Amino acid sequence: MEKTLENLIGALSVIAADRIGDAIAEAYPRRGETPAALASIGASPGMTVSALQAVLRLSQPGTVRLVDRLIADGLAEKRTGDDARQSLVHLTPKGRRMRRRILDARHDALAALTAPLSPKDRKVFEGLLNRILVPYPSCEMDKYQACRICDQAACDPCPMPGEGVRR
Amino acid sequence: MEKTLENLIGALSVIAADRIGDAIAEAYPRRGETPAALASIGASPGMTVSALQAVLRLSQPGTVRLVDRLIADGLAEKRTGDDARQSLVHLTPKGRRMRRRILDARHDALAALTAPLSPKDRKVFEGLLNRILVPYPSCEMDKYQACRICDQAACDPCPMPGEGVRR
DNA sequence: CAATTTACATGCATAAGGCATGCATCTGAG
DNA sequence: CTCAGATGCATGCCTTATGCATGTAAATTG
Repeated sequence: MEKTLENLIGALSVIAADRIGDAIAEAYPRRGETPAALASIGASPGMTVSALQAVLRLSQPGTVRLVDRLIADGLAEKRTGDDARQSLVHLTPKGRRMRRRILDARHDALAALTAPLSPKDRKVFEGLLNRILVPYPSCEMDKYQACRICDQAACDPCPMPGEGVRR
Repeated sequence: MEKTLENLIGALSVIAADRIGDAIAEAYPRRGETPAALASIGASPGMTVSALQAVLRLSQPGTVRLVDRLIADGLAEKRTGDDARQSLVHLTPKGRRMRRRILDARHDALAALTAPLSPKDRKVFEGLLNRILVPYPSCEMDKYQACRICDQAACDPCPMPGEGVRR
């Protein structure tokens, strides 16, 4: 089997990561999984720290510190629910605005890459990506991890529909 | 314009980055741009620290420290050339072996993603990626940055052929 | 050959994250 | 109902990978 396709996908991923990272950095200076956390919390308000941990693929203490940073930035808050052990993480209004800026920046960066494609190209491309993404998840969490920084409202239909993130 | 395609590409990039990162971590424990540095130095033996800096998108001191790490790991060495200011970075035999392991791990991770595609799908997909990648570079350095962790020998033909990294 | 530029190195600081551990709360067997 | 284990989160401490400011040596240029 030729390796060309794999290399091309790898190169595109590098470009996408660079461009998305640059674009997000103009809206929000934190790196790593922090922007993805904003996107995921906004998509699943009230998710627990441990749910966030699984989505972001971080350690549990790393996730606690990440939420601390969001709170310090005025973007999130923790509430308590029925189970007094849990911290339910919600975005503040400022956090929701920042999430929107991050998702828009990400979208703009990706749209710049797809600009050369015709409408027909786009349809074909979507079909190929669905062929990869639909069989990809080997568990529910794979879906949330893959979509942790997606603008879920804009993905129609989602090839990896979840059942709602566990609390 | 629909946003679906952009979201799908973004999700694929997240998946690719996660899987490639996991696969590389099994071969080499360092994170960040260090694996890409091994790939790039191996592709352009004798490149200078400043050339490496531009390819990896790091600060100049960050690049010096990265090369220090490679040397400490026994994977690279610095030589001097005509210009006594420059450090020409080469891989050691151990470094070449590690580079091969990293590139193979990356390829295997990506091949797992493309497994659902038929040979015809692959050809169509390559064509679409070429439509994105060929017009992408706005300068020579864009090409080297995009391909900084490519297995260049396996990409045939390369949509972003470079003129050889500047020394 | 002096001034400037280029290339690299070094001191210091920080952000992000991991491991080990601690504490509070919940749950289930009896 | 009670207590042992499980669960969820927090904290102390450490490491890695970076960046900024600055220093030094070599090359280039007027």
